[in-house]
Amino acid sequence: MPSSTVENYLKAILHLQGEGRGSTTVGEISRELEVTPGTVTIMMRHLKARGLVAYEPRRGLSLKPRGVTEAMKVVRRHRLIEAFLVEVMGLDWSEVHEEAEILEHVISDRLLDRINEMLGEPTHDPHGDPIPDRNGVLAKDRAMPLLDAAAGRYRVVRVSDEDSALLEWLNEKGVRIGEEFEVSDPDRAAGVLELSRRGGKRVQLGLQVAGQVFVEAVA
Amino acid sequence: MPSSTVENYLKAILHLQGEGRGSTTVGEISRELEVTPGTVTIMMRHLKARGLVAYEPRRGLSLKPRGVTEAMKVVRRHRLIEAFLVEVMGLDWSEVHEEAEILEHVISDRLLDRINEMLGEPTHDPHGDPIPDRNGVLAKDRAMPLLDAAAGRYRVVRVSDEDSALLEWLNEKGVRIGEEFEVSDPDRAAGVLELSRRGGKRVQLGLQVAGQVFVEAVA
DNA sequence: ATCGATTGTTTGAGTCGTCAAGATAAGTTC
DNA sequence: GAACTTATCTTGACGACTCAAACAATCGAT
Ligand SMILES: [Mn+2]
Ligand SMILES: [Mn+2]
Ligand SMILES: [Mn+2]
Ligand SMILES: [Mn+2]
Repeated sequence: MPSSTVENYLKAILHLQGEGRGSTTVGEISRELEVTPGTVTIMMRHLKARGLVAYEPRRGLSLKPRGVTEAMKVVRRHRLIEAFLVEVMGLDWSEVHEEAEILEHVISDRLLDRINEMLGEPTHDPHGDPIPDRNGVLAKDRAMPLLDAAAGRYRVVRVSDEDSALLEWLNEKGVRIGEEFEVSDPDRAAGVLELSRRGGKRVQLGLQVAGQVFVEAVA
Repeated sequence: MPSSTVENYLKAILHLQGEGRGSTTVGEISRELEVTPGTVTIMMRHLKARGLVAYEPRRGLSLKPRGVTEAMKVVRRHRLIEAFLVEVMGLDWSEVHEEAEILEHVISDRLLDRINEMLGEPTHDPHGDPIPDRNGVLAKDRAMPLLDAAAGRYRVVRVSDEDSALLEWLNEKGVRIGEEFEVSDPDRAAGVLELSRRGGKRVQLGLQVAGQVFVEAVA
């Protein structure tokens, strides 16, 4: 029922409000979706009229329950599709995001179910993002950015999926979901941080990059 | 580059002109796509301006070479997708047309190639329709409608893919691509025609239905 | 040839999503 | 608080696609 445009707005709002304050602004959406603020204002009126967002002009906005539900459905489709493209179709984790960005709006429920079965009801997508279940419930992860990790042993659990060059590079360096590394204290001056594995291979990461890689401490 | 709407018009024109006279009319397109004739007229002006069709008001129209090329690409995508949905995803041949109707406009070339490889460069879709090769060249089949077949032995080579109830019924009766049957002379009065196979099971088809099933004589 | 039916074209309007540019409300700084 | 800056809102417009309804051409059969 919602158009792909509406689905994209809902997903963007979910993403933006999802970190901390529980609400977002016209400006943030405008930057995220690369449309002008005026366009967003109009869409917010529309989404409010449809009962999907709580929006008070100039005061910010957030998803109402129905909006969250709809957004979660799209996220579920997106992540299942990414998993499918990697596991079944053999595409690289660096090239599935764009494709999923489109397919998420057009796949039938029937086909989505098939994908889900075929993959054995996966809980995470290829970048380590959790896949909402049929009711839109999301397993929470307590991963932290590699950037904030004290020196120690960590496992990579999640990577930002939007920068495909980064994904290619990480893959090449062996930094993949599930891999474990010894992490050095960041060298703030050099703007660098080092990972090393048992074998001994070392990888230098810029702090910028380290902000996109999420890890969990290992016992 | 062409929008999905334009792709659908090109595909419809290819389909309509493809049978005999090599051209089609505004009215036929209007019925095929279920839009008003006025809408078609406007789109034809647009397609003419883009060099995709030859259109003289009131005199009919046909695809120009570039239009054929574009249309063939869409047909190729449609049929490869249908094959994929049946072979790999395990959907029934009666439920893939609608899905392909949408996916044909959004699948990336990358993913289409993967599908093609995965299926081993198939030449026919699940309904027996030939799949254009990368250059848009179509293997021609010389199948005839079952309706026009004299009594004798025939193999089913193609079935119209648009009526999903028909496809379900055919499947249930064992009338599948590649199956061979003994065909009776049509009983025009009763409006019925009979297929029987070695085993002995008989199937009665209405002449209407027999027009949708295409066969090839067996030696 | 003329009437009537059929087919195609024109025109005016609507929806959706978008932008540009001007107006206004809220900060921020002194 | 006055002045400046930034965020947001409003308005008018446009591109794609569509419909309804009025109009025009064509066909075909007397
Ligand atoms: Mn993604
Ligand atoms: Mn992902
Ligand atoms: Mn089909
Ligand atoms: Mn088919």
